Amino acid sequence: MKIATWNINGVRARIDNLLAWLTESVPDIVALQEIKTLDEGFPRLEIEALGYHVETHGQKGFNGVALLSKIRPDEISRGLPGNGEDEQARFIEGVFSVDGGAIRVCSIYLPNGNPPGDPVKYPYKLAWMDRLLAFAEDRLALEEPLVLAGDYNVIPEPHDCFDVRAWEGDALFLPETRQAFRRLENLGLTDAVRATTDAVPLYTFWDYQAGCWPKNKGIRIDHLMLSAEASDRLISTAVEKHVRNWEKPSDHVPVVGVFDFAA
DNA sequence: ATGGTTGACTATCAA
Repeated sequence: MKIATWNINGVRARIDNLLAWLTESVPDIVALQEIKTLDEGFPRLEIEALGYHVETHGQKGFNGVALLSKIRPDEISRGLPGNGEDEQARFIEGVFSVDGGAIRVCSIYLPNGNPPGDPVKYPYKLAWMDRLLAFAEDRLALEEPLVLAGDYNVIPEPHDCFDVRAWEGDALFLPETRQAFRRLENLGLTDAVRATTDAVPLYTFWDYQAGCWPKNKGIRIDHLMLSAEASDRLISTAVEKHVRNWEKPSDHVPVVGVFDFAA
């Protein structure tokens, strides 16, 4: 079973790329971020035509997440628990039947948090990470396969960015950000890509500006975080870097985990 | 060489 995360940066602008990638890679479950559309604007018919179920949690203009799956989800819930006032669509959770059990997959679009001096944005990011920590703690207690898949907007380690000096004051790399990410790992979540490779550099995002892609000035911020029950079944991972060379690409590329679950 | 794009939406904002 192949489970992927991809920040699509506007699903309507990217539908041709998305259909091409689904056809090529044939993932079983895909967590999308930044769909940048309301649910009713999501191009679901084209995706359903490839045999996927589509569950969205959209928002006008910004944010928005979705789960695409070859198998029908048994349960779906929208929104990260912990703050009923939060209007931003950044989280959707699905439960799927596999091997006679359940696997839980969440699509996460963690707040960017820049600029860190802003009175609202960085505190919102840290508060969101606290809520994610509480959520993860709750779900880990179920002792089930769990995949928290998404754009974390966190550079975990110095070697996960091109130049530490360029990122040291950024909300994606500040010590508090990395500490919060480490707290998540310390609950018992495994970074799937790092569990399967030591390769550096290994990036998942390259800014559109200043020729970052041709110069390979990227960062690794898209992650598959696994419970022990999921990590035990992990076979391999892949960062589908070639997709960044396609016409009209997203600034992120898909990150894929292959598991020995049967659908 | 001091670097500047993209998507959603229509004047900027977010990334």
